[in-house]
Amino acid sequence: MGHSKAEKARSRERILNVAARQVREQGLENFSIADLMKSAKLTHGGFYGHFESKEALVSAALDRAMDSGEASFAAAQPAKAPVTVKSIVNRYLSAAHRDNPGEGCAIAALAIDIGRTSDDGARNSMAKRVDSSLEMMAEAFGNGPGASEAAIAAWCTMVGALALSRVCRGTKRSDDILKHARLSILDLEKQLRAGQSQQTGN
Amino acid sequence: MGHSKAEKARSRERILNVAARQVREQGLENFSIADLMKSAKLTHGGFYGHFESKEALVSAALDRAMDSGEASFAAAQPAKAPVTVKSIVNRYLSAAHRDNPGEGCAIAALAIDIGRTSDDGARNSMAKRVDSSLEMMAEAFGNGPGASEAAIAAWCTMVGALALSRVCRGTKRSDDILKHARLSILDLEKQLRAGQSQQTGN
DNA sequence: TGTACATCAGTGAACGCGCGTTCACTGATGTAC
DNA sequence: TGTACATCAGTGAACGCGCGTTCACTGATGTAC
Repeated sequence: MGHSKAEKARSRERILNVAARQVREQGLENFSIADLMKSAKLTHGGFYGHFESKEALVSAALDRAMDSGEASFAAAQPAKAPVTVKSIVNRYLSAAHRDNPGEGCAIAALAIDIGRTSDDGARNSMAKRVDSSLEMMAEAFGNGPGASEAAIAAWCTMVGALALSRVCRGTKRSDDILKHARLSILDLEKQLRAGQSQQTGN
Repeated sequence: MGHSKAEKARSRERILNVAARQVREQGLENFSIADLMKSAKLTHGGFYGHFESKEALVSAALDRAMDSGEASFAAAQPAKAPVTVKSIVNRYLSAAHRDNPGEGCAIAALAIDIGRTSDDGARNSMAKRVDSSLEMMAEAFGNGPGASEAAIAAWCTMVGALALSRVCRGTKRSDDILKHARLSILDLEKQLRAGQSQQTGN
């Protein structure tokens, strides 16, 4: 087997990526080092050459999961198309996202876990992502008056819809939840833009 | 110490109630039998006189948590006042609810955990509660055309808002999330009723 | 170019702790007479 | 009413397993000469 520094870095990446998937699929701590390392094609003893402790890994995996979720969300956006509210809700509130939490949004996958943790670092870390997600959403809403408030409502709806549709997975209700959450957010946008053009006299 | 049957039943209730609080505060399995029993003023060995296994307890505790959450939600509603959308969002999206998950809605506290469990029983159990919650919400929306769709959107917003406000707890953003989720749902109701009266010509 | 050596990523046995579970025992309650 | 006995909720020591963590060792890489 190879033992160069570059290969060590690649091993670390494998471990992190597997862990980022695990935490989204199973929750923050519900996996064992042995299983994790096996999934990364290594044995459990090697773990401590890469991370100081399971706790340290979980922390790093959470960040990686949030990066990864944003990346795969961005990747699903067609190259040149503008980022609209519609394009966001269609990707976020899709059956594919519901059915693949391991590659999806880490906030949707872990918000409740993070909400109850006493680990301030982890919570602040996700809180920052919530902030930046809200900014992105407000931008999609046009950044005009009421856009940031609409962004908050829309983002709450999206996170709740994904959580509830996963609870109901396999039922018609699950699809209904995604559908009506989508429609509701599009409606919200329509109301917002109608209110704005009324205000400015357009 | 007393050893009558009535006292055994009371012990069981204490264990269940403590567990129902624990699961909402710490997650479905993140507590030990020893701690649980200590909180219920008993020693760990006695546990198996009441429940067959930790798994069986967790299942019962989930049901109890859902009952308890609904009960304390109902208790916060003034006796004779009508259950309106406004009264619902004010209670559900309150700082008190955000800050006391142990006594609050079990769906808001555990939706993501349940969404990823492979325990079909638990998932179906919560899915049923989602259904009945949606019915209650649709009723508050007047049960007219569009009410059940609005109920879905509102319920997603509420669950997401509580989750995100807990992630941001301690920050201004946390209060903002609750506030704008409330306003958004009230707006949704306004739009719904406006649409309905337009349709019926009132 | 070939040989000897140092480095170090990864291995896998072993350790120790926490925790779910079991079980022999205790002592209070309530019943029989 | 008082005494002897059966019942059984609860106790706490002990067991065993899983899992996080440690560590002596392996063997491949890359460097020195």
